[in-house]
Amino acid sequence: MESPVMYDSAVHQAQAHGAADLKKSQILNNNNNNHQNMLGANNGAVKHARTPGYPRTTLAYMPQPVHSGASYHQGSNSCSDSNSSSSESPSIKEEPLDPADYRRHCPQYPPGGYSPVTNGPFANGAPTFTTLTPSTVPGGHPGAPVHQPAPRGGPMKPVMAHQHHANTAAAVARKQTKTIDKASDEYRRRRERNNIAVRKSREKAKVRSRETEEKVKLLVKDNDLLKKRIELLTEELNVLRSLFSSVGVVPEQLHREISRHLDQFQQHAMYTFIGSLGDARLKQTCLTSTKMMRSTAEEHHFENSVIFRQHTDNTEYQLIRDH
Amino acid sequence: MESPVMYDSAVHQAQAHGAADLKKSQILNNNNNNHQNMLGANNGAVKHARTPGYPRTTLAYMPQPVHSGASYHQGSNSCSDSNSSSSESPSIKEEPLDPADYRRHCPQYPPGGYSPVTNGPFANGAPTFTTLTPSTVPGGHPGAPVHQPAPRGGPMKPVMAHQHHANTAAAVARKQTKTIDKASDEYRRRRERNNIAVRKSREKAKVRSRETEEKVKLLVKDNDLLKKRIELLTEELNVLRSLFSSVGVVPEQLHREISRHLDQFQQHAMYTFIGSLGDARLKQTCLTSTKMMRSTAEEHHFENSVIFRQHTDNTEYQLIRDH
DNA sequence: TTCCTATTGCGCAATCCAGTT
DNA sequence: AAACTGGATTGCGCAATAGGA
Repeated sequence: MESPVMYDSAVHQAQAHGAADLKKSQILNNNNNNHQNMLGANNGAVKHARTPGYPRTTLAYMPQPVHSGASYHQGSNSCSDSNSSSSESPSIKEEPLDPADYRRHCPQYPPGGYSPVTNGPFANGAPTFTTLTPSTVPGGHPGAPVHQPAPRGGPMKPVMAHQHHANTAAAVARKQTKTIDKASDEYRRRRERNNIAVRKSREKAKVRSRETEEKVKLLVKDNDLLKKRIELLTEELNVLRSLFSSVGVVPEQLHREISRHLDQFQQHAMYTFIGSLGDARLKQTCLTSTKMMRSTAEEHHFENSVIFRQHTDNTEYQLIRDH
Repeated sequence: MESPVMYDSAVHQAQAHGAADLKKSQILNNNNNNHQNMLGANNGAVKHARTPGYPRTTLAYMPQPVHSGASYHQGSNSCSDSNSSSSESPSIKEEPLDPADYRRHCPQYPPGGYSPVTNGPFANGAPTFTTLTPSTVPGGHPGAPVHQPAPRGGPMKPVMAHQHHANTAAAVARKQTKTIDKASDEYRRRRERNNIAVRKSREKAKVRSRETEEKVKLLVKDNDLLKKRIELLTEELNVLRSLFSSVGVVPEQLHREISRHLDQFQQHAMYTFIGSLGDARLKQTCLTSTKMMRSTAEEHHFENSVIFRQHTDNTEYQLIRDH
C-alpha cells in the first residue's frame, strides 16, 4: 500500500485489469510506477538505440509489412534455437549488443555503471522539437557515468540516420540537435498522442491478424468444398464418358467430325452391305430399312457409333461396337 | 542532463497522463538512450501496472491467443475512431486513466513530482525474488525527490495481487513480499533472460503471421485453380449431357438400361447378318431383325449408335462389339 | 511450491509516411 | 525543393501473467 509512486504506469495497468493490483504496485516502490517523474526518462526502448541507420528490421506481427522493413543486421551470433526462424535474423537469443558496444559509441559512458541515470528534472525550454524523441537534450548528462547511450543530442552526434532520402540527412542531423525537454507539456502531449496511436495501431494489427486467421479457415473450408465438388463432377463425367465410349462415341472432339462423315459412311456401308445381298427383294427391304434407320438416326444426330465392319472372313460377321 | 533518475519508473509513468506534470522531472536528461545502463530501470511498461487481476485482454498480433486472453474491460469511453475495431475494447484513443486518479491512490506523492527515481546501480543482494518484477522495493523513495525507486529492499509491502487462483493468493502475497532489487545481478540476469524470451516470442509471432499470410495467398491461388477446374468439368459435363439429352438419354439412370439393351442390339445385328447369308428365309429374318433393332432403338431413344461402315473389303463383315 | 520460459500489454523512441507550409 | 506536422509503425525492454516441469 502505500508506496507512493504508481501513476501512470500504474495507470495503465489499471487499465486493463482490475484495480486490485495497485496494491502492489506501488508498493514496491515505485518502481513500477514511479514513473511519472521520470517522464521521458526511462523506457526501455532505447536499448539498441537503434542507431540512426537502423533499418528497423522486419516487421513484427504485422502481416503485411506496412512500411518496408529492411534487414536487421546486427552481428550474427550464436543463435541456435529452435524457435528463431528467419535466417537473417540477428539471433534473438542474445542481447542485441553488448552494452559495451553502445558505450563504445559513447565513450563518455563507462560500461559498468548502470546508474539510474535519470536526468535532472529541470526543463530546458526549447520546446521546439520535431520528433517525439525527447532526447536531444544537448548538454546534459555526459558526465553521468550511467547509461545513457548517447542517443540524445547533447554532445552526441546527430546521428544522421536513415539511409533513404539521403538528402534529408542534413535535416535529420539538424533535427537531432534540437533539445527536447521531457518535462515539457508539449513532450507529454506528444507522448500521449503517440501512446494512443500505438495502442490504436496495435489493435489494428491484432484485428488484421485475427481476420487473416479467419480467412485461412474460410479458405480451407472453401477448398474442401470445391474439392468435393470436383470429385462429384469428375465422377459424373466419368459415367457419361464411359457411357459414350461404351456406345462408341468419343466425346466432344469427335462429335462434329463424326457427324460430318456419318452420312457418307452409313450410306456406303449400308448400301454396300445390302448390295452384297443376293436377293432383290431382300435388297429392297434392307434398303428401306436402312433408310429408315438412317433418317431416324439423323433425327437424333447420333448415328455414328455402331458400325459394321467387314471382316476377313466373309462367312461371319460381327457387330462391332467400337469406340 | 544530468538528472539522475530515470529508470523504470520514469518509464512507466510516462504512460498515461500527461505529463505535464512532470515537466519538471528530471527534465529530460538522458532519457532516451541512456539505456543500457539503466538496466532495469526504465522501460515504459509499467504503466498500467496491470493490476493483479488484469485479464490481460485479448491477444495482440498473435493469431491464436496462445494463452487465454479474456476481455479487456476497462471503462468504456469515448472512443470513436475509425480504426479501433473490437467493440469490447476500452477505446484505444484515450489514455487509460487519468494520472490524477492514480495520484489519488498515492497521496504521498504530489502530482507534480516526478522525480526521476532511478535506482542506483549497486546490487543489493537479496536475490531471491520469484517474479521478474523489480518492484517490491520497499523503502524507498518516498522522500527522495529524485529518482531512485528504491530498488533495494526495504520496507515496502508485498503487494499481494492477482485474483485468480485464490489459493495462490497467499503465496502470491508472500511472493510479493519479497524484495526485489533492481540493481541486483540476479534481477538483471532475469530481465535479460526475459528480454531474450520476449524477442524470441515476438519473432515467433512474426513468423507465424507471415506464414499465415502466405497460407492465405496459397489458398486463394488454389481456390482459383479449383474453381477453374470446376468450370471446365462443368462445361464438359454440359456438353456430354446435352449430347445425351439430344439423344434423349438421361445419363446415369439409363446407363444400365442402355447397357442391357446393347446386347440385344448385338444379337439382332448378328441375326441379321447371319440371315443375310443367302437364304430367303434368312433374309426375312434379317429384315425382321432390322426392324426389331430399329424399333427397339427407337423405344429407347437410342437408335443412333449403330452404323454401318463400309470396309475395304466388302466381302466380309464383322459384327464387332468391341472393347 | 518453486523456477523458468512464453506471452502480452504498455510506453518510449526512432522512423516512416503523407500532407502542409 | 526543403522543412515541418502529425499520425502510423515498429523494435525494445519492463512487468504481470500464463504455463509447465
